[in-house]
Amino acid sequence: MEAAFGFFNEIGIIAQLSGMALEKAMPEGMTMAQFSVLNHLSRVGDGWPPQRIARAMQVTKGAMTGTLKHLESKGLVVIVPDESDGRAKRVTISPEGRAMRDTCIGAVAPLMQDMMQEFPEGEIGKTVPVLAAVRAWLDARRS
Amino acid sequence: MEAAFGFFNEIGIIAQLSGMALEKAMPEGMTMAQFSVLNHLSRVGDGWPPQRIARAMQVTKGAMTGTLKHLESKGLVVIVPDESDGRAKRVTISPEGRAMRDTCIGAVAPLMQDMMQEFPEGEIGKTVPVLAAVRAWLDARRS
DNA sequence: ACTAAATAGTTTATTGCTAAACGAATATGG
DNA sequence: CCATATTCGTTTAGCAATAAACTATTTAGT
Repeated sequence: MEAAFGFFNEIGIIAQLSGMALEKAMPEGMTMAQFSVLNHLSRVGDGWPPQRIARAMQVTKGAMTGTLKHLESKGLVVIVPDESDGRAKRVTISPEGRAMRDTCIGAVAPLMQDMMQEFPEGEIGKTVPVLAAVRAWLDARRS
Repeated sequence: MEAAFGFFNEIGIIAQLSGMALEKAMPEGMTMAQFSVLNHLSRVGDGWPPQRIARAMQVTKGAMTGTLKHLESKGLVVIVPDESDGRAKRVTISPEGRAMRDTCIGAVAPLMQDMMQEFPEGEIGKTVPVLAAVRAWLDARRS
């Protein structure tokens, strides 16, 4: 039980520090929340409703409303009403959004490489499956 | 580099989910930020100035001002001016604060035990040193 | 077909975080 | 000694997150 305390403590601090380090590397005004949405739309494909993006990112729809507003005001995504469902909308990544996503990935790469140099591939890689399992457990427990 | 991406992604989500799960278990209104301060004062000893607590928690002094305000308004800490330094203050945990800290630990224990049952001691325990090393590296890099 | 329940998106209130600017008090250096 | 620099705490502005309340629309169940 002592291990679990230490585990969550380290996790919390790393999340905070890494988020700040990554945001500092990205273009002015870009945040992790915004980058995550752009990255998701770019990789998985777009035309998704906000609610579905929110579920994929594990945040509430209210939080997604705010993040999408920022992205839309910068012209990085386009949001249109869903023709077949009057309640829903559809989010599309714009060419500028795609370019911004690529810029962010390039900006963040040096940090990732520094870390990989400091911690041999195995060290970090071995923790990822455990982290994924804990994440899945917490997520399942949430309901 | 792919591993680093997955690593930070899992870390961010676990921090979010675990923070919420723990806060939900604790008494109404208590947050991780507030509990962390109570726990720190209780374990390390009190009479600390806000700035020193902020550094220990890895947050800015501005953030600590807010958290201490909440704790003070609930009577969980007492804040007095430092006699020997007109700029500084001193934070003391109250008996109610100590009781609240104990209550929180008790409230959170079942979650920790559930997790320890799900993931045999080794699984979690082995990741902690790696996480601590990453945290230390990020912290050093921050300056 | 029509009521009732579920779903989508927005808004508000509360908390937390950073960064930056500010005022007050203490250290430092000439 | 006194000007300058540093430190401490607060405040403000900006972003993010939850939870809960609200509107509008769609779906289900009689």
